[in-house]
Amino acid sequence: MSKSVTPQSENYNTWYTDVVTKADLADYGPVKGTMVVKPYGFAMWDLIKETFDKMIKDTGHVNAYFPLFIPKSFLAKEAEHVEGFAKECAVVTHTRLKSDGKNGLVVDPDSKLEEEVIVRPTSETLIWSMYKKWIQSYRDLPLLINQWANVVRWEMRTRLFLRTTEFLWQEGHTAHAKAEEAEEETLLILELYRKLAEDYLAMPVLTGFKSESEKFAGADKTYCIEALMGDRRALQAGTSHNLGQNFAKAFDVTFQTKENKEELVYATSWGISTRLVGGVIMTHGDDKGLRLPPRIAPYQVVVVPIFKNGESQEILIKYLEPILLKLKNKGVRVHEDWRKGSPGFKFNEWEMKGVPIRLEVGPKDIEKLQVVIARRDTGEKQFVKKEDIVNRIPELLDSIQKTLFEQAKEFRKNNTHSVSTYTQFKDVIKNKGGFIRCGWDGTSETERTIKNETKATIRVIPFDEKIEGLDCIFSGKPAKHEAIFAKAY
RNA sequence: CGGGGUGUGGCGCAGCCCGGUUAGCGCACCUGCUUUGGGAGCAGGGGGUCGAAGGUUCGAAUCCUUUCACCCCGACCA
Repeated sequence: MSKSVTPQSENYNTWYTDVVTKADLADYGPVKGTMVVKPYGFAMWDLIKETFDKMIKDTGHVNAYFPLFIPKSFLAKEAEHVEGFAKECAVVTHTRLKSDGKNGLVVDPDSKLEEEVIVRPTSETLIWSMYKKWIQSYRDLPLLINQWANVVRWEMRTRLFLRTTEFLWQEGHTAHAKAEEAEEETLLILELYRKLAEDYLAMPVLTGFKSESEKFAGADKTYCIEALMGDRRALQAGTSHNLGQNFAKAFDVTFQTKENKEELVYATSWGISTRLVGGVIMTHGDDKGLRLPPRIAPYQVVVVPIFKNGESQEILIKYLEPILLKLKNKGVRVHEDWRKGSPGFKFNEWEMKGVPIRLEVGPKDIEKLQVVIARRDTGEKQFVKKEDIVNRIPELLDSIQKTLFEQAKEFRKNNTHSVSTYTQFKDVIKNKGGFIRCGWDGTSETERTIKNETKATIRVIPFDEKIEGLDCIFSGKPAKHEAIFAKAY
């Protein structure tokens, strides 16, 4: 591992890539735009996954698995949906290869598929084709299914975690008897997303809904959580869609009511992806590397022992053993770094990997019956008496979790601007970045023009919008909404 | 798909213009000894045939032709 990362101030994008690769989170796959999630990065995803999986199970959802391949014809059944995804679908046209007679392989033309198959970019169509078979009566509703899966969207420009050709996510697909129930579900999930982001990833998010042009292809309404990254660009961190009856119509999914009437089902779908890992990196990272919120840190505490020879190592092991055992029994994720090598090197490496707490223990500490504890969030070091460690660590972890969240909130506050003229708007976008809160007349023409002229898009229309007396930043007409604009990932 | 760029041990690069010993350097890696409280030192060692194909030449990483791949910038996107 080389010594350091490019400073954020020098080149934020390079900083990001440096951190991802040097902290051992991920590597590039051989096919353009693909990503190998390495064990350390996957451990983060695993913790996010476990957390959210518990949340949805506690609210009555169950997991299932649907196939990777979807008949091409399915995609076309919902008009808006096909529009949104057709351009980025990987298509399977043949089923085998054959030798080219030299030493290569060619697609065997005899194996051409009757109906071509697409690799799922999202599973609505496949799932609704199945729901048609599974739903007959109101007794079958609601149907609350989630799947953890990979999906493929053939993007032109990719970045590790933020946008890769294949990515991991969860997609929930629910079916309801009533429109209100679907809306309730959509909002319930959005709240879980907010909780996950803020309470676990320490990533403050705005909640609200998308404009027409930004919403999911095939949805009536898209709700989202939107975060602000360290370079003052916005990141869509999770979306929850009320699909209305669009997919029920497309796949003819009806049910019989209590009154024995036939009605179309109401649907929702919602997803978060490995993109969240990128969000954590860009919310908390600094020039020393990652800073991980304890709740999703693969290692919450790393122990760096300082010793000279085999004998002093033995003494250290004996000194540490009871302490670490108690910590582990308390559920703290502890990693001991007994590798050969200088302590300085290890300090830097674990800082790069963002471990919240580092425990340094050497001969001097044994003598004084203490350890040195260093916090990754503030860099502060303190001496802690041996007998206090077991209680002190969990407190510190809580404190770090909180500090990271507070710092991120403060950053967002300092980078959220209210503007009242389009001139100011352009100035902020060009020179400052961040979120802009302002009036919008609700037309897609205004939205499009602003996007073309400034690259800023409406990230979210926040639930707490206040429109009294507000005029549209662009047209000057009375505002229909207060919108949050920003340049986005 | 349009514009720009790069391909030389695992990574980062030099060499190319002006062909000529055995293709070189830093980092990483391996072995040994000494080290270890903020990125250790010394010694020894392994690994590349220069993106690919063809051509020019006595001789090609270097010149020519073709081709492939990747990166950056733009249009699209979670």
